[in-house]
Amino acid sequence: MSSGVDTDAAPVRFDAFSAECPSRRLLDTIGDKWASLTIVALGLNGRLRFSELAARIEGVSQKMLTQTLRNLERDGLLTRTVTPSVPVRVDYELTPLGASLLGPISHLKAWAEEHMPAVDEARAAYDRSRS
Amino acid sequence: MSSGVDTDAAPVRFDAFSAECPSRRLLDTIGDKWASLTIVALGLNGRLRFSELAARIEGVSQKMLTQTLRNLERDGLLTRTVTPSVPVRVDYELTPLGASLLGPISHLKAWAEEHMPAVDEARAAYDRSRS
DNA sequence: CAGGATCCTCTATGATACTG
DNA sequence: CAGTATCATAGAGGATCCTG
Repeated sequence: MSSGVDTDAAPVRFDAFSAECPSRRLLDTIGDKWASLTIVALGLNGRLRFSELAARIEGVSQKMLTQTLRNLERDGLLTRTVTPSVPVRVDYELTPLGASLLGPISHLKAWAEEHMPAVDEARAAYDRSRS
Repeated sequence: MSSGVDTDAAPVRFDAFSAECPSRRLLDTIGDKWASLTIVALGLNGRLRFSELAARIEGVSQKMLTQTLRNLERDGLLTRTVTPSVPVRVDYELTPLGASLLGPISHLKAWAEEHMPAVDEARAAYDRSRS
């Protein structure tokens, strides 16, 4: 907020603590409950219709799916293609930019699969300790 | 939940779409507004007191910081050390498990620094297009 | 200093109903 | 089918006051 110097110069005084920081904003995006799932779904399938996405991402409401898709489209992470057939048909597909996110996401996935059991143990131990 | 087969065998029917999926739960953790900042702060400084964390993570309320720290402690990502001096002193430090998260996070950071400008452009273009 | 307890206010999100 | 619009609500999160 104070300055626009966000380049990445400061080594210790990390400015990720500002909401302007790109890292922060990325977390705001993929940290979203449905966004990452949508990206992964499209990453696995290549191209899906609205209803197909709704079916795969179980639990998502139509409103949230629409909103999530709009946001991702706005961010240039996916494209929305409307086919004006009788019942309208809309397809969603990752852009190269969106697909490039699959890398970092897979790192998270790898960490999760490797370490979440430890987290679960820690959590159980913690809860146990305070009865 | 059904099985532990999450390895990455299933190509289409990914079970990350269940809230039980470790990937989902990890995102719930680090996607949290303050958790990732806290982890990064401790990653950079090694060990910080409550007040030091509060100072670095600008904008965080005392309530949220406390809550975030408790959650991370419960998950085994950091340790809380109380020194019963006159005014109590409490230090927080990443556990090896918590420190191992710095890797995946740095990948996100790298992606963000490299691609967020493109996202900003896309966003601007999108907003421009719909006046 | 650290943090517990409260109160209060938005915001995110779900449910529902309607439409091109 | 793929949304948009509206209503309602739980809960996140901030502000404030209090204490070991």
